Amino acid sequence: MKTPTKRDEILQAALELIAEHGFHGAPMAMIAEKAGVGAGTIYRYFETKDVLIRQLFEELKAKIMAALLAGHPTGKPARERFSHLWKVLFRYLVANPLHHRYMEQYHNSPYGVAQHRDRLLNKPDEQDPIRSLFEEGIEQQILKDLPIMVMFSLAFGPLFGLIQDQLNGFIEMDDALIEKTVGACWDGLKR
Amino acid sequence: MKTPTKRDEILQAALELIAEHGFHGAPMAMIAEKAGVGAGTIYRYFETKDVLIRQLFEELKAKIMAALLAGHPTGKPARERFSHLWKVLFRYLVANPLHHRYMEQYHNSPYGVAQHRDRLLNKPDEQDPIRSLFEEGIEQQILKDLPIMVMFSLAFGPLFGLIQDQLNGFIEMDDALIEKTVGACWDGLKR
Amino acid sequence: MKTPTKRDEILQAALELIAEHGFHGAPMAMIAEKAGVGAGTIYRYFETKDVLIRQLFEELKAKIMAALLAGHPTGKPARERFSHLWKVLFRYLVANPLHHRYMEQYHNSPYGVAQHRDRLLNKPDEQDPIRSLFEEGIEQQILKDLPIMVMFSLAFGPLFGLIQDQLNGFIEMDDALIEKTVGACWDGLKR
Amino acid sequence: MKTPTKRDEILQAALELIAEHGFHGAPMAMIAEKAGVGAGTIYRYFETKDVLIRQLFEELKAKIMAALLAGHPTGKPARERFSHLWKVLFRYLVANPLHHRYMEQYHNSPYGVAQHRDRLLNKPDEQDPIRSLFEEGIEQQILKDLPIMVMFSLAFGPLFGLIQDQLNGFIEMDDALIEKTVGACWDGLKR
DNA sequence: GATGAATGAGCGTTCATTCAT
DNA sequence: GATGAATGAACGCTCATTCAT
Repeated sequence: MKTPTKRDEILQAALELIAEHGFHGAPMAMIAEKAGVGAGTIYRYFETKDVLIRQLFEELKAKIMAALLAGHPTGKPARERFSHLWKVLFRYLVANPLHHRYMEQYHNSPYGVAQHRDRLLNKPDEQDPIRSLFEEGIEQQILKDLPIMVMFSLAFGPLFGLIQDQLNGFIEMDDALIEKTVGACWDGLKR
Repeated sequence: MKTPTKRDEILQAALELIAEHGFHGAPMAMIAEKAGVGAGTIYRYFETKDVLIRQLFEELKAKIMAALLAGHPTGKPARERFSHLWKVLFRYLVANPLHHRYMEQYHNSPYGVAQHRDRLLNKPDEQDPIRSLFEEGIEQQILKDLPIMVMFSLAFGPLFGLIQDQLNGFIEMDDALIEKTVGACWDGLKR
Repeated sequence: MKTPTKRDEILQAALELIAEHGFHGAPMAMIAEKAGVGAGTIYRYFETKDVLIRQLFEELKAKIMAALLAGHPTGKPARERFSHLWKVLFRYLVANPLHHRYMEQYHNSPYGVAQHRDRLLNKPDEQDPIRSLFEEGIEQQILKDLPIMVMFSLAFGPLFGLIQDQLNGFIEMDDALIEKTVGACWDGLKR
Repeated sequence: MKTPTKRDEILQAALELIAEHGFHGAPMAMIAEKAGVGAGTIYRYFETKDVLIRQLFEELKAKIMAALLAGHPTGKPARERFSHLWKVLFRYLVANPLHHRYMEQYHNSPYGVAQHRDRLLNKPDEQDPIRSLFEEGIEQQILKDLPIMVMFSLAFGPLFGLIQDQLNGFIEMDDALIEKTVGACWDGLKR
């Protein structure tokens, strides 16, 4: 455990304020204050507010990807890998509600115009366990033969909606319910 | 066809500008100009910009609900009703991309903090064909026995993601693909 | 005598502050206050501070040109026309010291990089009594055969230096001394 | 040739940046970087930016004075001494355009409010070849009997304008033209 | 009712200066 | 002595809102 750098403090402050109040509800001066630095200091680490917002997005994306890859049961059956991925992502976002809210705001704003939820899980230049899972499953005729994009939405579209509901207190997904829901998503995908 | 009132022109101008440029990319003066009215005139119809944004949301929500109810095959089997609802909603949002983008921005912003996508389809004080469909289906043991919220997400979560992809040009959902996708969503719901 | 418009008040306030304190010693807020308007009001009349500075320059230039042309003894001998022009310009700048200081600051700044003192007196697309005077005098072999640019500097270079001195209180040019000085400049020009 | 000290490097960097971009286009951090020193280091040599700007002015003034005095044909006729001074100054400024641009910016800014071009050539507490030339010439009735200030402007006012024109590429003063121009200035001075 | 000129608080950003290392 | 990260006051500019016409 290293002590957080000034850059980290700024990113954390920005995350908290933007997740809660939106991009224009988080003035640079407020971010600076929350981070415990001078207003000008932010600009030593981030050229503009836009750059700060974009880099924060990249950091969060990387953390989520890392969570997805950690402990991935490579080599196990498709059904098991799917279940693992789905649950890891669900639990990550429930455990990190600010990350979720930030990502959602980012995607639905001019910043994220060219980037999309699915993109997040679909960088072809990286090892992507989700894409491989789908491609493999389709080839082996375990899964329905639908475009990858449709597969993504069938698999993870329900997840994002349920995260919202859980974070907003409309539902409490316990392990049993999560398990059932993963099963239902899989039913949508499989032949 | 009635000629649009000044209020309508303002709402339409706000819709176009906000859907494209976001809330803070649409100054009141710009909305006024696009609507062909004076800047001060907006305040005769909407107390503040916040109120305008909120009322526009309500109007769009009402229009979508109206579309969902129009031509609904009451009395037909659950599977058929589901398919109808899903396709009507999909086609409505593809045909009205500004509505979709506005709703998404609204939901993922401080404005929409207390309102949610599922809420949109879940006002218990209205006749709600979706809720009845799910409740009925569960009772008749056609559908999985899951909380209504989970059912909603399983059913319509994939839809919103696919709308984004379609609007962003990443996929072209033709009638056949839509049909298959509805089928896959149904597979996720049914026992 | 019409009452000055808001635009005029802003230009006048800018002239006074910039002439005395320089471009960066005259914040927009200070100009606004001196002009008796709100800070934002300036931007209804001038897109940016740069535009304000440039338009003020153009206004002053036009006023000086107008003064030069008013009462010009067209048709009179070259010597007499020269004397008239020189004295009118001298007196105008002494009477309007802010104009002088503003013009000098403008010329010696990135704003005026492409514009020059001589340019001021040398717009070939306007009727230019100075240029005609020189061209005519050279042709008639009254004046030395030197490039027009050199003629300008010989004729008016001394003037600007003397204006500075007078405004700074280092010298008091009375009518007799002005007359002698014009004569000396003419001696420099003539064959 | 001694290696330049840190102080010299700072002054040189300031000269280049300010001459090209103006006082407010040359932040201390940029000057430091160009000089190859730390931002704080400048403050070991110059108390504030203002002091740096003023001391740079003094250094340049001293260099110009030195150039004027070097090789001065003391004892030769007034006409020859004048010609020498004029040409030395002209060539110095053409050869050192940054010096010229810096001096001009300085004079026409709040910094130079109390200092003036003529002052540059008129420090009574130094040996001043120009002042002596004029005083002597007037006494010997070679030159017009005008105040020294007027003599200065008649003699050197044209020079500064022509330097600008030359540096801006509007004129190319070759030796012959320089000679003629010196002659014209002399014609303005002499009886 | 309708207008749009006017407002000024508040924003993102810069930069002269300081000071711990 | 030298550094450069950190500071925060001050800048140019925007825009939701008001109000005299």
